Amino acid sequence: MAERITPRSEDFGRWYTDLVIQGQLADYSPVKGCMVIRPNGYAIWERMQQVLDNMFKETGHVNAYFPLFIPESFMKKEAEHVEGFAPECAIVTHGGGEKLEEPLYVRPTSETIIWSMYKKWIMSYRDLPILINQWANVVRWEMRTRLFLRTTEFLWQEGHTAHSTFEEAEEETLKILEIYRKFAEEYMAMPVIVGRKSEAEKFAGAKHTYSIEALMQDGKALQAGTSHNLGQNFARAFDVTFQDKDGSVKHVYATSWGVSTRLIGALLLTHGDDSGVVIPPRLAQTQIVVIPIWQEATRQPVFDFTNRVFRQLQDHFSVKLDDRDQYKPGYKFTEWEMVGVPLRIEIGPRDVENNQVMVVRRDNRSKTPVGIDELVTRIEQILTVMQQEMYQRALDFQKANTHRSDNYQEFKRILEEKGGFIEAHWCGSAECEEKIKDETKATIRTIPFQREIEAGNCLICGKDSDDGRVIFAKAY
RNA sequence: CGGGGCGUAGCGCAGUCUGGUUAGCGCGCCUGGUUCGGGACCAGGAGGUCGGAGGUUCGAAUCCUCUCGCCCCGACCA
Repeated sequence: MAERITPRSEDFGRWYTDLVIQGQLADYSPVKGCMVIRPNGYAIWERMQQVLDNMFKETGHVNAYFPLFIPESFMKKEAEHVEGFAPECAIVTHGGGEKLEEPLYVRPTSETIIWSMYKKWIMSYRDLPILINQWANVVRWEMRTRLFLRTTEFLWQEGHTAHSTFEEAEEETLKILEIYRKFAEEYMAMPVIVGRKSEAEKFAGAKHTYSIEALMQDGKALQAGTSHNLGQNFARAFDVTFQDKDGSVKHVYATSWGVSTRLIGALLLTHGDDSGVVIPPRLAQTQIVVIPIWQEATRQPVFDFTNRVFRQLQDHFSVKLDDRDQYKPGYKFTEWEMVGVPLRIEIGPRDVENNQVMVVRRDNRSKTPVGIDELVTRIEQILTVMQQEMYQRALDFQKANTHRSDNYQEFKRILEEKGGFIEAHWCGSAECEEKIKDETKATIRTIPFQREIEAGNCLICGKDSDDGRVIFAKAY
């Protein structure tokens, strides 16, 4: 550690890479496009898993595991699907020293293998719904990769559910979307726009794709989670039918949904600063680091006091004690700031005298002396306020960087000069969407659920757009 | 795949143009001591066949040819 982080103002891309490398969240691997997730980064993922997994289970989902390898023929069953993924798949052609009869795809996602199994498991409406999630790795052979944001192999969860009606599938899709929103906003302290994807942006093979979209500090949008209503497309491809109450045989309705280690990237790009990573309290695996400060003469009293405080904290928070002898306090401050631990507690001789500790917030560096009598309640308070303020700050940023435009020239200028979200009218045609993408690189990030009904004219063709505005942005 | 940058100690780099002692510097690491409220200091020490292969030469990190890999920026994508 101990290297300098490039300031955001100097080079945003470098800053991001520095953050990940210096904060020891991840490291480059010997395999191009892949990364090693180091303990600091994996701790964030573990917390994400923990929180989301609980939310999934609370809503009736169960975990399972499906194989990494998918027969080539499976991939080809769903036409749109294979079209969407074929170019970015890794394919195993040899095994056991021999050429395989049928090549095996390394899963880019598991719809096909899962639906081949669901075919075996589903006979009657009584077998439905199936609400399965899996935590797994997937591989997509991307042209260009970036730590956490886009790597060849990444970790994610993919939920795959089966239902007897379209409405139920739609309900499931939206239920999950709400879980994602809640997780992003309440745990990651990252405000998101919830909405539906345009036809061009939706998942290959889906009826509807919904997503949560977040705005990063550099004004680019990032898709943080997606939930798809797949309709009967996969059931038809894999011939998955069930007999309904009335005796009729129908194809099953499906959903799939996922978030990935990309969320870690989103977290960094939302809250990180020039000193390093900032992790919101509710997501931090280590919430507090205690740093004793002593001189030779004060060593014993400081350590006694520190140990007492530390034990008390341990019962209520996840806390680490940094009593390493070989580093000075300032060095430790810098190091822990790089890693993003939400609170630092400094304990020096003066604090011992006053029977207090110094609590320092990572996000704004504010220092609060806290008497040890009220230690736990005050720290709980500080953590709660910090969580709220981090969210509010991010929300203020999002609002300040959301612009409206009814004029294409102006739209381009905003994109060029400021970036951010742009709310604009769109007629709904793929042509106009495509034109904007080609000319500006901005895409329709989402058609928000929450939008004013407002008549307007398409930015490109001028045709009526009566439902309201959609959100454009350049995206990660 | 196009454009740019780069491979020399664990990390960051200098040396390469103009070939010539034992390949340097900073950080980190090890040992000992003094330190400790925002990246401590002193002393001593370990560590590199210069990405790889071939060639030119009395002599190559340095020149030539080939090759491998990485990072950044663009086209594709979560």
